Amino acid sequence: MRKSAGKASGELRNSTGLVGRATIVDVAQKAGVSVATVSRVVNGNYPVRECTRKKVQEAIGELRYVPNIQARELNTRHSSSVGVVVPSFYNMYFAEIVDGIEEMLHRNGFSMLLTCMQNNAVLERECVRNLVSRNVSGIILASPDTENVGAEFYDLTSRQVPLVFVNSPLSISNASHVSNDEHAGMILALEHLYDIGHRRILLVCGDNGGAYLMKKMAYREFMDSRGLYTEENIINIGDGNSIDAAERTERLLEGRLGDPSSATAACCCNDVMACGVLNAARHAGLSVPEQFSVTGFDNTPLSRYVDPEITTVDQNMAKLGHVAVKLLLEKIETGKDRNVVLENHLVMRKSTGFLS
Amino acid sequence: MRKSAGKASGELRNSTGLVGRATIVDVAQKAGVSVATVSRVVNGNYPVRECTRKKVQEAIGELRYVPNIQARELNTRHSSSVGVVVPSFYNMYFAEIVDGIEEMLHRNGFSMLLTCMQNNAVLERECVRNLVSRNVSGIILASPDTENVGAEFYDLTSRQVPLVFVNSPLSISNASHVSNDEHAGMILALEHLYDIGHRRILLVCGDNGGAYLMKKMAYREFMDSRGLYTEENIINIGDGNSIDAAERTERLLEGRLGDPSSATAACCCNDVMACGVLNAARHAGLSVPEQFSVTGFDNTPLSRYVDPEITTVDQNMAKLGHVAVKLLLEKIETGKDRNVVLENHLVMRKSTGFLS
DNA sequence: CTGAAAGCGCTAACAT
DNA sequence: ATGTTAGCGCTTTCAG
Repeated sequence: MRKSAGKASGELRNSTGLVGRATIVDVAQKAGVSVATVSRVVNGNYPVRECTRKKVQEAIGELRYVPNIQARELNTRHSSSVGVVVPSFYNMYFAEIVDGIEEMLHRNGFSMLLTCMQNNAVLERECVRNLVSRNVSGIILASPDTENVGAEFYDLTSRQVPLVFVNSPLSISNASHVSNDEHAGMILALEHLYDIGHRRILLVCGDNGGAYLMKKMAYREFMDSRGLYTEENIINIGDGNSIDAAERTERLLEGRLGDPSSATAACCCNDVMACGVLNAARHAGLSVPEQFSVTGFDNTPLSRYVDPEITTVDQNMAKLGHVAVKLLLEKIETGKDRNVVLENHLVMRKSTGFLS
Repeated sequence: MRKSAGKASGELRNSTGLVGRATIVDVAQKAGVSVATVSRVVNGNYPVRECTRKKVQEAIGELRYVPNIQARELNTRHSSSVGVVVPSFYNMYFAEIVDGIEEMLHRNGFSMLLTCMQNNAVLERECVRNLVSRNVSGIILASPDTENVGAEFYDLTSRQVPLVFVNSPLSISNASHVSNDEHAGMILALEHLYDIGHRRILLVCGDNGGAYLMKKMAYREFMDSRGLYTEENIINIGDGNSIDAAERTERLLEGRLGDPSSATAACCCNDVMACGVLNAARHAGLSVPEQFSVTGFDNTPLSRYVDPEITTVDQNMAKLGHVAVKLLLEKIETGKDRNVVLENHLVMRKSTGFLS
């Protein structure tokens, strides 16, 4: 006698009050056909006579049968889930990338296993191993830890499972990469400020992650070539993604704003910092953009919420997510990897203007 | 001959350049033991002689063996992944809940399958079915669609898989629930405004979701009992979670601010709206909080980024996520469901003050 | 302490 | 068009 006899009529399982899930065997029995036939109507990949199909579908309905994807994938050695690893959901920047990834995955019939490494290199490795263990067909990593990227960890992992890096500071062999050209984006912002007359321009940046380095380089390059570079115009606010980044920015700018010899503009490495600058300017009695200009970076919603709306560099996070998925699917199918660099655009808003 | 002979030395698979993952059989062969023994050292659940263990562990290391959790769980009929369904990641509110959920799941050895229903009831049902199909051991749903909650869908689903609802407008039989007492939170904000002298208080709300209804009721109740209620003081800005909610708020408040007979404060249903009010006030030449007070709701980072920082009602999203997971684990283990209502707290900041 | 073998739910030959 | 059956990789009795 089968263990699941009478299941449809409400047999309970394991004392948790749940009805045991019907299996393909239950459906086959109820419909009076073989499991193979049930499989065929579920997957629609082989011909089945109309009246048989009907019987099976009825049984499926009555039993509320849902195929067990784990079993299917164990059998076919396919996997329709992919792993995604992000440093934090706390930052809108990553939230939007994840949004883009999920949308594209869903559109392609994949599910997303999402883990958060909390800016912790050890945890990051654990996350990746766990995902491999769960048999994902690939992994997307957003802003991975420099330490891991530098070590052999990802070089080894990339031989086991398709990997796509989003905004990785370094390039990994045998993996695909997508990133924004943050160097060019920075130049865009600086050129804009320069064009509208600013010469003494602060750089507000953080100290974690490879992106800040790249932006700092762009700044130095741009300013140097115009004989405008001074190291003291670089303001490092520490962790640029934490909740109090805006406040720290504001505090660090106190006393640097307003007197005639000081800067007339600030170029920020993200929108939160730009917010902090906005607040500092207001407290210093400077009106933006008439007396002081500010640019942000990322084009998160925040840049539109505040007043004045912030001129910022759009990183198009949704697209970043979409491309990451596309590259992953490519790699899963063909094994080939590819590097894509997305262009940044300057989004002109109200926080920048000619000096009056 | 086994298909995987020589795998460790670099045999390639399926033309994608990946090394085939070693299985338990490979490890057993390499170590010269049975698969049962390998299983035992991997799981550490049965005694194994020290020297055997060592041999096995060496083989595991050399082969970079990672156990296949799908196979394990198929066998044990357990599952260490849970599904999470949210309306959108775009809203910091949900991002923080997800953050809390993921952290707690991780701490308990679970993985998170995250899907986004994009404010679409049909998609929501599809997501849930997909998760069941993937054999999750439970599902957490944040702010589910009222339509589905009202219909029999979740009543049926709750018999198949443990369900926990976060901020559900309705209660589902056989499922756990956790939510904030948004009614009480609203009263907190209103009392604060009232206490510091405000009588003509606007309510700024949206029109989607059950939470707005509850807040509207609280507002009506509070104002009515003091003879202060007028319907025209309720401002509905439409979709309160979309990217332009702040702008729409600002536009709708134009002309309603500044003249002596108009309101002196606005009580908003989320922080984004409060932001919009802040901007409207500034453009109307009103200084906050000296001439006009504003309260937000949620206590998202946004409320701290802007100037003045917004007095708001803390919804403690991280805790909401933690409790959701706790309730789910409880339900998985015992089958019992429970309803938890979290208290809200007023976070006093700079956007509210006595009328001067 | 270790091995052999059954079977989780499913798919895909291979028969019929 | 449909049924039979051999596994996918793993855990877990049951024997030794």
